Amino acid sequence: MLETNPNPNLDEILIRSARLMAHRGYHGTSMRDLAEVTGRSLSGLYHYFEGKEDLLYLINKRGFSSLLDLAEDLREAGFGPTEMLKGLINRHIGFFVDHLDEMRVMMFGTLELSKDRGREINRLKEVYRQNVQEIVQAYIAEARGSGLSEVELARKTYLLFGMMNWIFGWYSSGAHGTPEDLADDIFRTFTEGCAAG
Amino acid sequence: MLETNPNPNLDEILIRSARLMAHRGYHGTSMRDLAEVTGRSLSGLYHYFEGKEDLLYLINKRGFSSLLDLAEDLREAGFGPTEMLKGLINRHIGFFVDHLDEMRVMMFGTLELSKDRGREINRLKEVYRQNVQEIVQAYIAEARGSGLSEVELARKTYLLFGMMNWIFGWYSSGAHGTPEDLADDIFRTFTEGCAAG
DNA sequence: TTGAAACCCGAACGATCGTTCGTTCTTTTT
DNA sequence: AAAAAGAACGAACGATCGTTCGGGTTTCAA
Repeated sequence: MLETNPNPNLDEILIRSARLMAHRGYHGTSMRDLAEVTGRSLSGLYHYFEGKEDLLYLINKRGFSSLLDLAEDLREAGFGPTEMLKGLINRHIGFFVDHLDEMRVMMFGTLELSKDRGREINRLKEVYRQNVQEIVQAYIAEARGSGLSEVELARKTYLLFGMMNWIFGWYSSGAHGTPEDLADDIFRTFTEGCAAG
Repeated sequence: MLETNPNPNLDEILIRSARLMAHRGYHGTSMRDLAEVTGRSLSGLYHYFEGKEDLLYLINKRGFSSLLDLAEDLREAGFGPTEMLKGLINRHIGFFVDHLDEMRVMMFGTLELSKDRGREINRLKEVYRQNVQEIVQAYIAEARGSGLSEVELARKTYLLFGMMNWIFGWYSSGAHGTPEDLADDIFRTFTEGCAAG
């Protein structure tokens, strides 16, 4: 987070709201539901944001900003391509597992946001994606000696995102190993294929 | 499809409804919206299903049944593990691209369905997943000579699903190659890693 | 030509939606 | 102690929701 935490109450409201929205969707979750689950009255909620859309915006912005910070911290560490890719997958999966509900909300899409806010969130997403893409590019360039075309590189990056983000639908740490196991599996599968090891 | 097409009108209603629901979500799409987009009156819609939830159920059931048919047809073809895996990815991606909107609706989850219907759809999903898992297992067994543990195998299968299903969020045939290119890329990445070729 | 079935409609129902209003209680600042 | 700001509330607003009802067409086999 860039700014110092301005309001611990708002933090908890966002987390509890995301938990509900993750399972019922944005339109499927009413302000009355959110009031109940946050232990406040319906009208009392409006002290913290201007409206329901505001809440979705805040969840998205905080989530993607955190992911972006994680990625930029990592790049400053100055690892080599392999360690960089491995570290990125680890951090992405770690954050994902720690914030499963917010992540779920973030993948439902930003289509319910206003035009301006939708654009702002999409910009964050795109910056993060480019960060990851450059790490993938560096890894591939080292591993095979030559780079990939723009189209192929973008596609490979999206495939990596697919493996990482799809876990929202199936992963439970009890049945599918620790987050570290999972991150390692994704790294090995992405770099060497499913029969590696 | 198992039964012969019973109603071409219903087919078109489902397709148009899925197109709308794919972009606004289930709760975000009203019966009035659906009436307008299908060129019918609000009450006229109820001639084709008992209620809104019915519509979501039908979209899910038809979609997963078709996918399942595709997989079972393939298995009857009696290919070897490699051709089987390649064929499965190709069919899955092909169907996905041809029915992008319905697929989007199907991934929003079955949580808005009644308990019984949710279970029925989840059963279809699980059967399909097991079909794919057995194909993955056969491929890995051949490629590395030994099998994988249950946990590892399930994880690998989910990673493959991740690469295939995540395309709902980014793929456009104009910017990212043909569906065949995409399917081939997924096959190669899953079997040999991102630096293959 | 009659009758049943399939198809379609306008109008309205009660319920719930997001939001606003005026007010009260509590905490912080002066 | 007085004033200002923060936090919370019940009650109500107009709008929209999914669904139902009673009645219309159209289609086509008997």
